[in-house]
Amino acid sequence: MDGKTKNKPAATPPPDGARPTLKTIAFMTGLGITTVSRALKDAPDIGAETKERVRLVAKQIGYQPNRAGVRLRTGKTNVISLVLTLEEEIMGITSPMVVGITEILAGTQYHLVVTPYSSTKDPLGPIRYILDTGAADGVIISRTEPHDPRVTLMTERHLPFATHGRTEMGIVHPFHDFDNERFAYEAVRRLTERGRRRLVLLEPPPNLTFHSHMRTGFERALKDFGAEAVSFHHVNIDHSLLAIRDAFEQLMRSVDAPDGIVSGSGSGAIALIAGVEAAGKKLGEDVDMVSKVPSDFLRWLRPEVMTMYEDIRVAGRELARAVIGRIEGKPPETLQSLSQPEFQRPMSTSRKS
Amino acid sequence: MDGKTKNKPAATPPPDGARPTLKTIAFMTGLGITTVSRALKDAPDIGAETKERVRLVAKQIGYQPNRAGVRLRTGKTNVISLVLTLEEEIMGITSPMVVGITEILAGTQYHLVVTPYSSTKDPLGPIRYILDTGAADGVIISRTEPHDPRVTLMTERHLPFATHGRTEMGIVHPFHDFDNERFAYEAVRRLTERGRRRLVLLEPPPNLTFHSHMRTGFERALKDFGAEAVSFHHVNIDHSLLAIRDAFEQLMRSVDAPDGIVSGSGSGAIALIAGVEAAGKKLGEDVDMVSKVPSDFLRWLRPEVMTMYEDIRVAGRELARAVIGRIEGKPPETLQSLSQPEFQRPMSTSRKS
DNA sequence: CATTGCAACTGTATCGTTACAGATTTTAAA
DNA sequence: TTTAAAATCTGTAACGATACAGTTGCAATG
Repeated sequence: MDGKTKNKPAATPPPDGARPTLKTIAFMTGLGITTVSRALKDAPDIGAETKERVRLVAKQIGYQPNRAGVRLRTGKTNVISLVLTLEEEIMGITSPMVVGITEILAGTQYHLVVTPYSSTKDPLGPIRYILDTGAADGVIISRTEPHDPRVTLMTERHLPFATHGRTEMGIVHPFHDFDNERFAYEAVRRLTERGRRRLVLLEPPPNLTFHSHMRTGFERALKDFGAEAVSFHHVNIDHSLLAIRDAFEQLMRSVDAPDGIVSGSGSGAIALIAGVEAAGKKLGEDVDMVSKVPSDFLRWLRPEVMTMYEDIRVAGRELARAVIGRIEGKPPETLQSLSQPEFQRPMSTSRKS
Repeated sequence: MDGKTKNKPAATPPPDGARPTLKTIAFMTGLGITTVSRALKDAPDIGAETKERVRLVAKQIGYQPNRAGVRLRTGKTNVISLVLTLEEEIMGITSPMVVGITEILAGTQYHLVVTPYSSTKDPLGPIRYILDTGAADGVIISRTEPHDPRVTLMTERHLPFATHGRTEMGIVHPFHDFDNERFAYEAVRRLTERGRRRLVLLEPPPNLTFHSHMRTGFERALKDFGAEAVSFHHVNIDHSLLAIRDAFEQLMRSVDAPDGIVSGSGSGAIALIAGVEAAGKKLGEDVDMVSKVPSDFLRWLRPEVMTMYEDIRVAGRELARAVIGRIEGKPPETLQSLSQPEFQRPMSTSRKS
C-alpha cells in the first residue's frame, strides 16, 4: 500500500498526446467522469463553481466530444443527410444548395452527408437506409412529389426532415419552396405587357409538385391577361436539351408557333433558344421569353431573355434551418417558407468612356 | 437450477424489432459474439462451414455493422471528407464533383461528408479539425497550390488524401488534374490556325498550381506557332464577372486589343464575351475565343466559341478512387491521373425538314 | 439525537464492435 | 497411450459517452 492507494479509481492520467476525453478533464479537475459529463451539459445537480471550472479546463485543452461515443450511447448522429438524385439537373442546383446548407451547419455540431440514389430506381432506398441504420438525425430531400412516399415514410417513422418543394397529402411538414405559381403568373404578365398573346410553357415533369403550381399560375394569368396557351406538353425540363430543342424547333416552324415563352428552368431555356434560332426566328423580335434561372448566365449571354432568379443557396439555408428546427422539436408549421420570385434587371451594358 | 441454466451467457435473445447486431446473429447461430465478428471478417481461425452459416444468417436478417461501434473501437470512420471553399466557383464545379465522388462511394462503405471553409480565412482549419477529431479516413481537397500547407500537414500526419490539382513540393501524393498546359497549348494552336496572332489569356489566380501550367502551355505555344501575348494579368478567373468584363472591355477598346482569347474558365468566358461586345466588337469576326468549360452552356449559347470540356464528374470519380486507394495502402504514385483536354465539336444546328 | 431533505457528486452498466488472451476439441505425432 | 500441435471457438476488456441508481455531507426538522 505504498503509493498505490486508489481513492478515486475513476480518473487515470491522460495517455499523452492523445485527444482529450472526459477522462482527461476528470483527471485534471479531480472530479468524476460523470460529473464532468453533466457539468458540460449544464445539468442542474452540479455546482455552479464546478461547472465553471470544468468548462474552463475543457476549453483550455480543446475538448470536443467523441462523436462515435455519443452516437453509440445516445443514437444521436449529429448528421444531416442530403438525399440527391445522381441525375440532378445539369445546371447544378446541387452546388449552391450544398453551400447554403453548410453555411448553416457550420455554426452547429451537424455534419452534412450527401446520400445519392439513382432516381430511375428506388427513391425510397436511401430513406430506408437512413431509417434502418440510423445514419442521420435529419434529412433533406428534393424533387418532391404531391404524394411523396418518402414523406409518408419519414413522418410515420418520426424521422425529422425538410423538403425542397411542397406536398399535397395533408401531412404538415417543414419545407422550402419557390413560388412557382407566382413566377408563372408574373412571367405571363410581362409577356402580355409586351403584346404577346400566344404563349407556351416549358414545364416541370408532371410527377413533381411544382408542375401543377406552375401550370396553375400560367393558366390563371392567361385568363387574367387575355392570352392563349400553345400546347407543348410532350417535353419538360427533365428531358435532354437536345430533345427540348428539337421539339421546340418543330413547334416554332409550325403554324402554331407561339410568340411568348415561359421557361421553368434555366437550362431548358438554353435549349428553347437554340430551337427558336434553329427555326430561323429571332428572340426578342419574333418571340419573347421569360425564364426562371439559378444563376446569372442567361442574363449575361442572352440579355433579351427576361429572368427571375431562384436563389438555391437561400433554399439550402432555409432547409437546413428547417430540419434542425424539426430535430429540436419545433412544430412543423413554423418551419415552412416560400420564396418570392423577383425579376432581375437586364444586364446593363458598360457605359465607360 | 430449473430453467435458469446459463451455459452461454453470451447471447441474449434479440430485443425485437430492433436493428440486428452481432449479438442477434450470435443468438441465432448459437455462436459467441466474437466468433460471429471474426467469421464475418473471414478470419483464418474460423471454420469454413461456420463462416458460411454466419454469412447466411447475416444476409438473411440484413445485418449491417453499427458504424458508431466500429468507429469507437477501431477509429475507422468510413468517411471521406470533401473540403470545399464556400466561395467555390459560381458555375458550380461542386455539383458534378459531388456526383462523381458519390458514384464511386456508392459501391463502398464510405459516406461523403462535405466540410466547408471560408477560403478568405484559414484553409488549414478544416484539415486540423479532421486531424484533431479523427473525423474522416480520407480527404479530398481542391484549389491546390504549388506549396500547399494542407498537403504538408496531411502527409506529416499520415492522413490519406487526394488533391484536385498538383503540387510542386517534391511530395509524392495522389492527385487528379486536368492537363491545363496542354489545353492552353492547343487553344493557341487553334487560334493561330485561324490566323490570330495577338493573343490574350484569362488565367487562374497566381496562387493556384494550374496557373503556371496554363501560362507555360500558353507561352510555349506562342513561340511554337509564332504569336504574341497581350498582357492581361490584373484580373483572373477568381475575380467577379463584372470586374473581368470591365477590364476586358477596356482592353478591347485600346490599341492593344487582342484578336484571340484563351479563357481558363467557362464563367470567365462569359464575362469576356460581354466585354468584347460592350466594346462594340464581334466574336468570331474581330476576335476568336477558346475556352475551357465544365458544361455545355457556352456551346449552346455561343457556338462561335471553341470549347474544351473539362469533365469534373470524372475528376470526382478519379479523386474518390485515389483516396480510397491511399486508405488501402496503395502507393501514391499509382494514384495519380491527368485528364487530357478534348475539343468539342461545335453544336450542330438542327437539320430537320 | 435521530430523521429527513437536499445539494453535489460518483460508480456501474451499457451502446456495438474488436483486440487479446485464453479454452476446448480434434488430429497428428511419438 | 501420452503428448504436442492444430483447429475452432469464446469471454473479457476497452473504445468514449451517458442513463440510472446510488452515496456523501450537511443543514434543517422534530
